[in-house]
Parts: sequence; structure tokens; C-alpha cells
Amino acid sequence: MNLFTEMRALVISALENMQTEGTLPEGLEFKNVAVEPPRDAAHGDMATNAAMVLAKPAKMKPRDIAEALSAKLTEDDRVITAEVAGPGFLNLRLSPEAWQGIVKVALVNGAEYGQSDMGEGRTANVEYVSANPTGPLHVGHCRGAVFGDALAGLLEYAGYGVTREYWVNDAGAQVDVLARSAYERYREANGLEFVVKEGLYPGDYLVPVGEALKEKFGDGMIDKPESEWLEEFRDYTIDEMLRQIREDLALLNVNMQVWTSERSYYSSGKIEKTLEELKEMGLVYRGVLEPPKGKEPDGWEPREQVLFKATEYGDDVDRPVQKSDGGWTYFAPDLAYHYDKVKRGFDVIIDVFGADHGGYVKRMKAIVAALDHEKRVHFDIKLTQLVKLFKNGEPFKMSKRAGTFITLRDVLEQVGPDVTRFVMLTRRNDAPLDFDFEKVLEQSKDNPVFYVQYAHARVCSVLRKAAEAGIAVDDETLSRADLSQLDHEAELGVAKKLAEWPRLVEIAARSNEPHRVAFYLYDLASELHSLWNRGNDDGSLRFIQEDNVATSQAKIALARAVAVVISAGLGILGVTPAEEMR
RNA sequence: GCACCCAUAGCUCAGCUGGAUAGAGCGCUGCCCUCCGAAGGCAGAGGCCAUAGGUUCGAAUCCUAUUGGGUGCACCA
Repeated sequence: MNLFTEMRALVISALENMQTEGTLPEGLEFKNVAVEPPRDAAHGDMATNAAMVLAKPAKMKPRDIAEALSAKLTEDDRVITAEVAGPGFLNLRLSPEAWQGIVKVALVNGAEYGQSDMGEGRTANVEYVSANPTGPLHVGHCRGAVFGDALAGLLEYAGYGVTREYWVNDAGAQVDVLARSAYERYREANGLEFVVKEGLYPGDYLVPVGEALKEKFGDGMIDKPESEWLEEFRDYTIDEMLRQIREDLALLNVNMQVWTSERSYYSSGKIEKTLEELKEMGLVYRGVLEPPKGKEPDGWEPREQVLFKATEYGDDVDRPVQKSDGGWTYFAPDLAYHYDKVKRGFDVIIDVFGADHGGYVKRMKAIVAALDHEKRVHFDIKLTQLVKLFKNGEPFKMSKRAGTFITLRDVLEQVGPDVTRFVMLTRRNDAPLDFDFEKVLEQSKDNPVFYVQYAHARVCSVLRKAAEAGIAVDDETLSRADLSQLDHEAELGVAKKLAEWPRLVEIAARSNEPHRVAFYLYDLASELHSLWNRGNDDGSLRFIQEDNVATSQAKIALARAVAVVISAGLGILGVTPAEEMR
């Protein structure tokens, strides 16, 4: 239940009513009529722009429409006043009962309060992390992982059937490099000196791999040519890297449903098929690209390649799919993969990339635009900006050579998954994020993670205290409490915030912005803390009222409803709510 | 050179796909602990939303240009 959409429905039906009465002309479009919370609470509880939106098409003055509409709306029990204001806004003030009803709805529906049906059962594919399996995940991957996972959770909550997917770049030159790097560690495990070779991965994370390879092959591969060991070393090392990646993600509570292997595309013929189809559409040709102006790469020379006509769909240049030696470029499997996602029937496809891959957005969009023949798919790409690490306010420089390279696992071991996840979402995805190892663990009001967790824990504390005092506080009982006692403006304020929750979910889901959930939870927590603090001065605002079970239950119901929403919201973000703070 | 992202209080950032007098935290100023949790609370000051145009009833939000910052730019993934 969404009180805002209900009130919008009320406004629409009032407008239709006016049409049948002849006070408003027929044939108007109500699409842009909105009912929103006002920016300033002094303006009332909700505001509608109906009069302003309709004034022009109806050829009427906004105020005339607003006044007629006002008379209609106040006939409803829930609407106390509907005042015309400003350029033609209609400010609604709702009855206390309307807000008290929200508390009950939240308690009855529990974790489902706020769930939306805007997805209407449509399916969404969210691809994220997709880091190359050539090493452990680092903090940069972490943000993408958290963002993608929270976005997936958000879309689920909004009624989509969500697939979480990881694209494994297990093909191409990089994994051969990985195999050669593992080979050097294998030699080392066999007692030979380890030398850092140009172009190989020097990281010591391959040391155990080298040892495992020694277990497997003994010293038999030491002097063998590459052709004898490359394939087996590569497969083993990739598997091992993927195992670690899976493990790290699991520690972060990220669990992918589908892992799609790039290599499988090479053998399946999917790349050829996709290109064949594009060729039939006239979107593939042999040609020579112009060198980029202003910044000519070293050793540039004109070369004939097979190109995808990405410019046809908004890209800046056409993109090579086949190298001059006949091999596929990295772009070719991407083409086939995205076509595959389209063909798998998803209604929504989302790629989550790091900001350093921003240059790929246009070509990816070109792919989907070209291959989504029915123009059915909603395709979006979200970029996550860099994470800057700090320790006690001091910038923390990462360096592989100095051994200060921070892996995802380092972060999780120091900070834990809940804090990590929440902090990563306290900033818009396209804004850089500062992550301070000390500050994120600080237990103070300045730390949003703590602030939200604390609000939840406080409610749990009230429930425990009330139960000790012999007051029944199960949700069933609370939902039947006499909520009309929640008549104080501070209490209604909390209820009003709760009423915004379903609306917030839809806004966040529509824009694919899970950070909005985190900010909302902060605001909601703030409402609860504020009410709590007022209880310090004004005893009648405390949740537990001595010797008055009925009143206590009403007030506790409000608190519990807050906890229900915080819990649901944290659930979307993949964060466990705290029962108590220690 | 081109493309994409960004620019909002002294600082760090929100801002509802165009709504009213632009918000929060930190910092600053002033008050406040006999209290279901003061690891705080309440209040106040603080703004030309980078700049200049445009679109319209209405712009931080959309368009164009400019300035300043980040990222990326064929035969690597």
C-alpha cells in the first residue's frame, strides 16, 4: 500500500468527477498529475500539481481548477484541508487516522510493506563485478559488487525477477599471461629462483598456485616447452582464481546466480552467429579506421579490420570485431554475450562497470540497440566511481610492490560485510567515495551505519524492556493496538516518514539508484532518534508508559514499524540489522 | 583533439527524472544531563546551486556555449 498513489488515485477520480459534471473539459491527459510530499512540511502533508498541469490544456486558470478540486477532495475522510497555494498547488492535510493506518499496515505486512508491483513480474538481469580472473578482488571491485547486489535487491523488492550474473573473462591473452605467471611460481616451488618477468603478474597470490601445481606435476614441466603445459596451467589457475573470487564475494554476502564463461563463446559458435546476423543487417564491413585526432598512439598504422557499424547507433566510431590476424577482438564476445542476454528474454538488462570503463558505454548501447529487434529491452549501464582509501583521515596509497595493496578480503577482515556494504552505498554511484578504515567503524552519530543500526537496536531494546514489564509486544498484538493514541505531532512525523517508504522504493528502482534507500533509512532513523530524544524531556512521548499497557502498545507499535522498515531497507542493501550495539 | 562523468553552505555530500522560501552531517556560536541508552540533545548563523544564454506558468534539475576537475580513446582484455 502506497498512500501517495492512493491519494493520487483520489485526485484523478475527483478530476474525472469534475469532467462528468462539466466543470472540467473532456479529453485531458492526467499522466503528469502528481501527488508528492512537499519540500516544506509547513505546506501540508501532500501537494498536487494537478491544477497547474491541466490549466493549459483545459484552457482554465490554475486557481479555478484548484478550488473546484479542493472541494471534491475534502469530501474524502482522509483529507482534512486542501488549500490552494503558490502558483496553483493544492496542499493537502491528511487526518491523523490516515497516518496511524500506515503503522498498522507496516506491522501487518511486515517485510513486504513497501514492496512494489511496478516490476509486474518482468525479469531483470544485473551483471556486475565481472572482474578478470587473474587475481584477487580489490576495493574497486568491492564497490561495484555492493552496488550491483543492492541494485539487484532493490529490483527484486520492486517486483522484478532478478538474475545476478558474472561475466568471466576467461579467454584471450590475459589468461595466458596468468598461466605463464603461475608457471614462474611453479618453478619457484620447485626450488628455482623466482624472477619477475616483464609483462607477467608478479603478485604473491600465485605462490600457493605454484605449490599446488608442483603437487600435481612434480618437476616434470620445468623444462618443457610452453605448448606442453600452458593449457593445463591456465585452466587450473583460472579455476583457482574463480574459487577465490567466489569465496570473497560470499564473504561480502554477494552470491551470483549465473557465471557466464567468455571462453564458452569461442567454442560454441555464438560469436560467428551473431556476426552473421549483423552482416545480414548490413552492420558489419571490412574497413580502415581513422587514427584518433590529437592523440595518435605510438606505431599507428592504417589496418583493414572487420568492423561493427556502431556509429549507426550513436557510438563515436565503428568498433573492430576481428583483428588483422583473423582473431576476435575483446569486443566480439561482448557482442555475442549481450545478444545472448537479449535473447534470453530479459525485460531489463543492466551492466555495472567501474568508471574507468565509461568509454564502453556507447558501444554496448549500440550493441543492444542493434540486436534488440523488438525494441523490448530496457538497457542501462551504471558506472561506479573510484573508492579512495583513508586511514584516520590520511590518504592510503595502494601499491602492489610495497605490499600495501588492499584486497576485498583485507577490507572485509577489518571492517566486516555489513559496514562495508552500507558505507559503499552512502554516496551516489557516480560520485567518488572516501572510505576511511577508522571512521567507518566509529560508533558515533557521525557514522551513518551506526546511526541506522542504532535506531534499529533501540527499538529492539524497547521491545525487550516492554516484554520484561509484561507487555505483549508481538506484531500481531501491536497491529491491533489503539493507534488513535498516536496523536502527537512528533509521532505523526515518524508515521509520515514511514508512509514515504513504498514511494521511495519505486523512485529508487526506477532510476536504478540503491543509494536512495540508504539515505532514506538515515532519515527514518533520524526521525526515530528525534522522537526518542524528545521522550527525554517529555515523559509522555516515551515508548513505554508506566501502568498503561494500551498506550504503551500504541507507541511501541510505531517504534516497531520503524524497525520493520529499517530491517526491510537494510535487507535490500544486504545489511543485517543489529539487535543491540556493543 | 574527441567522447563520457562531475561542479550545490568553510568541509563531506543529499536533493523525488521540472515544483513553492534549495536540505543533512561535520565545523562554528549559544543553551541543555536527577532522564525507557548523553558512545548526547535543542536552537542559530552560514548559498548568485561554476559562468553566460535559452526552453515555460516554474530550472540546482532539461538544451547550448564557456570555465574548472575526473575518466577513457584502433591491431590488449
